[in-house]
Amino acid sequence: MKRITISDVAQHAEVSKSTVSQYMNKRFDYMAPKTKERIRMAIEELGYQPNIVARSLKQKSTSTIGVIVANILHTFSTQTIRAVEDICNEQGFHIIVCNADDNPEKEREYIEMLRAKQVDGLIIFPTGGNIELYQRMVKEKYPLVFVDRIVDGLETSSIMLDNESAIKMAVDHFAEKGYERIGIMTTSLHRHVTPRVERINGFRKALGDKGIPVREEYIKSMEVEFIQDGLHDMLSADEPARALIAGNDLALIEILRYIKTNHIRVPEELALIGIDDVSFASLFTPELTTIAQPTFEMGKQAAELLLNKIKDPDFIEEKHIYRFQPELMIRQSC
Amino acid sequence: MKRITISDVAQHAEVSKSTVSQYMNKRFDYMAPKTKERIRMAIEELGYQPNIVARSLKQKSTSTIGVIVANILHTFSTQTIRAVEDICNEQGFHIIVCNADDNPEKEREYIEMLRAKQVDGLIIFPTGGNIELYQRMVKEKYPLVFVDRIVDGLETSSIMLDNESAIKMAVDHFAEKGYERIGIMTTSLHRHVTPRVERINGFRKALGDKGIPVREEYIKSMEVEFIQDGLHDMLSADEPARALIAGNDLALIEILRYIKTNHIRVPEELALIGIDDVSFASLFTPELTTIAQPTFEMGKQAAELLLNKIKDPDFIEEKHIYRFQPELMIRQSC
DNA sequence: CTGAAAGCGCTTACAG
DNA sequence: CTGAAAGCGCTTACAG
Repeated sequence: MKRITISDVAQHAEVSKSTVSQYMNKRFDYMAPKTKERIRMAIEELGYQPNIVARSLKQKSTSTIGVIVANILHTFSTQTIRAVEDICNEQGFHIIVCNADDNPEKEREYIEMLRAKQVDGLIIFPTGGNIELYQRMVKEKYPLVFVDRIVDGLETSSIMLDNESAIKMAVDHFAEKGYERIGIMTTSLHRHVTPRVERINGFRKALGDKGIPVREEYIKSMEVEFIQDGLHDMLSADEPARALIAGNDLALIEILRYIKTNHIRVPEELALIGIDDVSFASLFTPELTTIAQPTFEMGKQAAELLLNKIKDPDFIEEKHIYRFQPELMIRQSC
Repeated sequence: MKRITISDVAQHAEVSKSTVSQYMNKRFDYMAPKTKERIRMAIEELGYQPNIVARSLKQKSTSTIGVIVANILHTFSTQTIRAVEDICNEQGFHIIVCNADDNPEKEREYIEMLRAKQVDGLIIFPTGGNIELYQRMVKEKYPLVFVDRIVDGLETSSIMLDNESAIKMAVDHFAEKGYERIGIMTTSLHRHVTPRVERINGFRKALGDKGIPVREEYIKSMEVEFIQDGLHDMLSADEPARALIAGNDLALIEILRYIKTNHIRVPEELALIGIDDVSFASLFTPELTTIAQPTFEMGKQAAELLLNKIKDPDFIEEKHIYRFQPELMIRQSC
């Protein structure tokens, strides 16, 4: 079967392609009612659907943006994407989501692929491993917004959680309940991923503010597969930690697994606060106290910023880093 | 900044556009080594990246497929998509994922949008609400694969769980443990969504096989927001159900919420088996017994089938319905 | 009010 | 071994 093109419609309606095109783009300013009607009928009879690929080629715009997340397994990523999608839908933009799987090589391929596909802009949760590429895009003024991670020395918008404040909330809450032996477990720090760095630095600072001495053996950051061992070290020592912050949802799952295998009672033996408000937080026994990121607002901001940059190439941002405040969801695990 | 095109490269290398195009497509059959080298250098110096939109227009193929899921909130959907993505990646295809949100209107818009974008084929987890549109695509021989749901009277591939067998596994396992007051709770049945229908019919059949009388008050299917009430009816009656099947992961979450608010002990007061092996099944207390769908195999089959149809327009399927066997993951909730 | 023509950036059959 | 030309399906500035 042959696809119907604008020429077919033009012939069928006995007008020119230009006129059909005007019709399709709702430029009715000068169109005679009967012309309009003839075109309407031709379109209906033939079942014409315009070819967006051809239009994009001519218009040099695809009304599509790319979203590349470092790791789609984080609930933060999926929730933020939902918000981006909502905003884009409202404005007639489509999104293509790619998962770099924490792999800079994959990230590079996706960036190149999406640009070859002529997406109008990119929202990237950067792996941090393609500095020169990021820099080139910034220099070219390619519409770009970063989420969740700051890339040192790059002057482009970054949508960030106020990580320091998030950690402070957790530490303060523990301190209020009388805990002093507070630990933090988060996933690996290679490539200096911003939130992990900020969360650990913020942790030291928050302890200091409360006059609680920092104990290095309570600060751990490791690849997911080593977390069980790390927890063993932290929690089976002579003076084990009594309160623990999960640096993100993946760390939290490992902690819950450890707690389960070792029959640790929460919060009696170990108080727990997780960053990222996971879906099952209130279903768990005990219900999990978490620090929620305002994922919807963050995704919305990312999308709006990017769309502004796309629509106005000279769009000037008043600032580069947008910080969002987290919220402490007090439940039962502390 | 101006994007570099094939003409720029041709000029810079002092050859024709045709020759650059041959080079880009690795048709080196007759190319003189020095021509090759000149083009290579020009591309490097200019930082040329071909415009895939232009290529797609000419080739009438975008190497992209669309995936429209009825509801992305189901773990089944996300897991299946991952498999589809893997297979497509291997074969140089990209995917665009859309969520119809169980809304046929949205589904229709997405189908039209993706076809306008000239995707080479579609994998649809159908809402069931666009029969004529599905039919038109089948008639046009548009490359299409359905997942999870069969649309009555449509002759196209459908990738399905063996739902009857899944329910039988659950019922048999309950029966072995001596349960007779077995119930099932699943999400709404409007539009006769296949798995829900098959699961409920299979449920009646499985009970019959075991000689257990069917009690209508133990069979419930309702919109998520009414499930709490439905559970109340089923579990606070004079003779409450003692064992319960969650028809899918969303129903399971509602059941867990009910169990929590009402302090029901599992499995002592209520045994539980969920269809869909949710991520937190083994983290829960008690660990949840589930029926796992082979999501990877199902997604793989869907992708391979679609790619075959795309590559060979005359591809004939020997059958239309592909059934996959579930697996019982025995843990502690029964 | 409508149409002819040029052009978006590629690919490809064909000529030489 | 390489190039000129046509064409994919649109849009748009311009002429009439």
